[in-house]
Amino acid sequence: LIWTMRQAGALISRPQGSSVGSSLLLATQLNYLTEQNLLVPNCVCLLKKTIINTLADGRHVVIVMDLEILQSAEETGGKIGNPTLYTFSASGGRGRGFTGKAPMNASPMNASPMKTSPMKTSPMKASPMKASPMKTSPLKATSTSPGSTAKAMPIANLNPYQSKWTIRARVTNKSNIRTWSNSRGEGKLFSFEIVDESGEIKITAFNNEVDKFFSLVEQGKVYYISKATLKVANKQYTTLKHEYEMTLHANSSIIPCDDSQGVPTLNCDFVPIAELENRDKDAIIDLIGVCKSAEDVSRITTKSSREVSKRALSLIDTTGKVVTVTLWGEEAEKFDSSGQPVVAIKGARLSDFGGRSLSALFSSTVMVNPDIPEAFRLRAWYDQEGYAFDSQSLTETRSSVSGSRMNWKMLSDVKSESMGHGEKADYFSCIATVVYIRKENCLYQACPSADCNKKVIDQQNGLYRCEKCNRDFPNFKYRLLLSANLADFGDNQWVTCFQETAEVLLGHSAETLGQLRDTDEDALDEVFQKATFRTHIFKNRAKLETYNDESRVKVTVLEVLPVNHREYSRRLLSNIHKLAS
DNA sequence: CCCCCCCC
Repeated sequence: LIWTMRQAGALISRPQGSSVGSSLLLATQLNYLTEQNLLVPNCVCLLKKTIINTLADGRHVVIVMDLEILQSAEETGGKIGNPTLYTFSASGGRGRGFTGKAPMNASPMNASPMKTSPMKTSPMKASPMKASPMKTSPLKATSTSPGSTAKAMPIANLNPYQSKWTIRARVTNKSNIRTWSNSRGEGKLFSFEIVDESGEIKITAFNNEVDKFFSLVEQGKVYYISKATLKVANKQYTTLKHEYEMTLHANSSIIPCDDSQGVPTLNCDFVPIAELENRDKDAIIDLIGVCKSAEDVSRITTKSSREVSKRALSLIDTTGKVVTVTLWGEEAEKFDSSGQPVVAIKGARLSDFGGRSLSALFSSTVMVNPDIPEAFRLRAWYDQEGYAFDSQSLTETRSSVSGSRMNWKMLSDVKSESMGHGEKADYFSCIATVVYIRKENCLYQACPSADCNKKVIDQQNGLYRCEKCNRDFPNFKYRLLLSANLADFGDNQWVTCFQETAEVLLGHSAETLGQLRDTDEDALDEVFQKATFRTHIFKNRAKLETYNDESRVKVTVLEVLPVNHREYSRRLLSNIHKLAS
């Protein structure tokens, strides 16, 4: 689609005759695009890889994955006529169809050869996506009517009992050249997998055929292949479902095919991440997710004392679950996680490490930002709401277990969910404002020995007695024990802050505050004043405690953190999304 | 005719 920018940063006008619903479309990534100086009012853009999502209220959101400025604002001179709909063929498989700059002459609105009249879905005249005529079709000779092509044999139908066939298929996974040496001899080989609409099959080339075909066969390209040997596939070594596999021989033919129309890029059967919990260990899985984060690449030594690079990625999908996927070797080294790309991996092996995790195999295909609808959908989902998900990982590592997974609550939840009433304490985080801090008894004189924080008894003779240590000390240390009242919009809660959290809350060390209390009561008051009506993130523990036959939930603050407003806003937006859906 | 698929 070509859209005319009327008002960058806010709206894209809807072209007449567009089959898309309402009259105005919001482009959610518009702010991003304007930041990048990609869009200015009155420019004409070709929006590529767009996804149109329908909102609950009937409006539509256009997610723009890529775009090309056809006419700058200077070029149009701000004289934009009625927006016009251009159509492109949506075919082309992995097509990079929109690469060429669309020809635009003096007037962008009526001079393009790609233009079709609005309301008509007439065939395009000179679409850049138009299939190029086949140059070297080995099938043509067998075709009955001139200009048409005979049907290629579907991969799924290949078997060792038929030898006259030609397939048209895309290379999905090409190995490096490997050598071997064993009792039966030595040699070199490479293998690749191919796919068509019907299925997939593995092809191996040895020795002479390596020299002949290795550089010709390129990942992602489409070829006519004929005259190869079929043999029963050893299921132990292949993740493909085909009963047979192919070996190239001296007469085998591989001819590049310019027309990739209708040849799928990859036969992926993506498993939702949440679903991995129900799959068996060692299952071969196709997975797609947004790379939320990635480890740095590292070198490890295998049991067979081989050195190999590895890198673990955290992928999330719309199920809101995260799983760790490990890449190896070159794949690990060259992986770039910047921009949180969509990563699709075909044929990864499910492991039970850390619960559930995945490992790439030699036979796996890793695709970064693949040109497939699932990837666009995920991108849209992640950019709109997924990024803010309080996601949960299926892969439990030490860092994720001990790590601070936030259990966000509102203060009213403490009561309504009877937090702290269970066997174990309940841990939760909240964003709350300090509305009151009790100054009385906020400090006490504690035993000065390193690990004892017991309150000491002032002997009134210059000595302080610690009952726990059973010793008299000439000194003591001040410690804080604060009672504070926190509030959010719905409720409030008394909490206890010990030393470390109290120091963060008050902004001074216990020692300083102790000195102040003894010398400058007004200054201490001011510290309390300043700490009041401050908003923080509080990480807390709730536990039922019984004192004097009276049970009540005691909330202890474990950590006080500054509010990250960006993150907080995202979470609120995500909550709104959840409530609205 | 290969067949390595790893580490925590």
